[in-house]
Amino acid sequence: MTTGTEDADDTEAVTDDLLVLLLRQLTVESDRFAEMFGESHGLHRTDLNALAVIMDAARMGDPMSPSRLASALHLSASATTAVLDRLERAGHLYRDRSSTDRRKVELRMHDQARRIGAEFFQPLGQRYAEAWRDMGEDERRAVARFLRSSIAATVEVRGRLAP
Amino acid sequence: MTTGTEDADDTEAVTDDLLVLLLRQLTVESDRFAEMFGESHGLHRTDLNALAVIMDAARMGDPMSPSRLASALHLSASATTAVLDRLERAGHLYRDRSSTDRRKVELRMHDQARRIGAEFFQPLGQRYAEAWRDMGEDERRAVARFLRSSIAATVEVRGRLAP
DNA sequence: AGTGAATAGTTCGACCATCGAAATAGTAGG
DNA sequence: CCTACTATTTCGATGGTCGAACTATTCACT
Repeated sequence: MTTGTEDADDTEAVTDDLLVLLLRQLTVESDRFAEMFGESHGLHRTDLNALAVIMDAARMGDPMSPSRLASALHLSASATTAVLDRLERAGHLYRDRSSTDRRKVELRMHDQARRIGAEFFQPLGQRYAEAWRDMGEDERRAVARFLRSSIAATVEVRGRLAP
Repeated sequence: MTTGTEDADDTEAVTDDLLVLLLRQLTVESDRFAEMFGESHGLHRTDLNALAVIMDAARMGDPMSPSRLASALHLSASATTAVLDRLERAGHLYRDRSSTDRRKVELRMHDQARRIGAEFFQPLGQRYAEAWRDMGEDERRAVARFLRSSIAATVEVRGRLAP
């Protein structure tokens, strides 16, 4: 695939347009990667996202509830129930009624799902580490600054979209 | 939102883990941005992706065909027909049978869709330009190198998944 | 205590995006 | 021209998602 904007010539100026293009390519590729990974494990995009959110929450100590998951995934309550049904039926997690508020359900993962998560991230993480191995400390700082400002910009423009 | 890994302190070491985290946050945010944008225009994710692919092809001079669009979107032929039906019914594009091979259909965009595309990218692009304004030339090169190697890494790991 | 309002989650019926298979139309080779 | 092939569409079925109605639980107020 040719972009018409290449020539990775190190002496060429790096325009904003080029950065936008690269950013878009990266999101497209990582999107496609997630899609293929899910496909090979019988998981839909939504299920993968749900697992990621639940795993992140678990890592921080407080277990997810269906309603928080719903708003994190921009999904209706009923759709969230369906997602959790699928994941529970597949043995990736189980529901646990909260002991303090028995309306609430706490979502806990099975080790199996944790293993899938590791299987997902490890190869990519290792390959990333390899790709970034020869970056100097100042370069890494520049990249981190770039990523942070881009995230903030995206969040801000999205915020303007909401009523 | 707190990640547990921050302190944007410029003297802190930028680990691979931090870069992975930032990368994931960025893809999540841009994903969400696209979702909200599409929602506000009555377009599904697939429709937005299709418009982007068709617009890119048009910019390079050769109009998309349904089958090439299908493989670009990882979609079946029939699903692609449905997408195009939606987009045509909404007035974003029209079908044009090729004059040289009358089996083929060429997809052309209406100005309306081009305007939507501009409306999509301009605010984000401007905000990005603003966010990156104070980056030096060497920093930009580092970032471009980082993005390119990350894209390549993603493509490669995905490739291993395929067989 | 006890009634009413609010919150958490699930079930139900409908919709629509996607799929695979078959149908239609056109092209190319022998 | 007849067969094989390509490009696209149509059709029936599957399944993810939604909104509305329902159950269970908690909170506020008297």
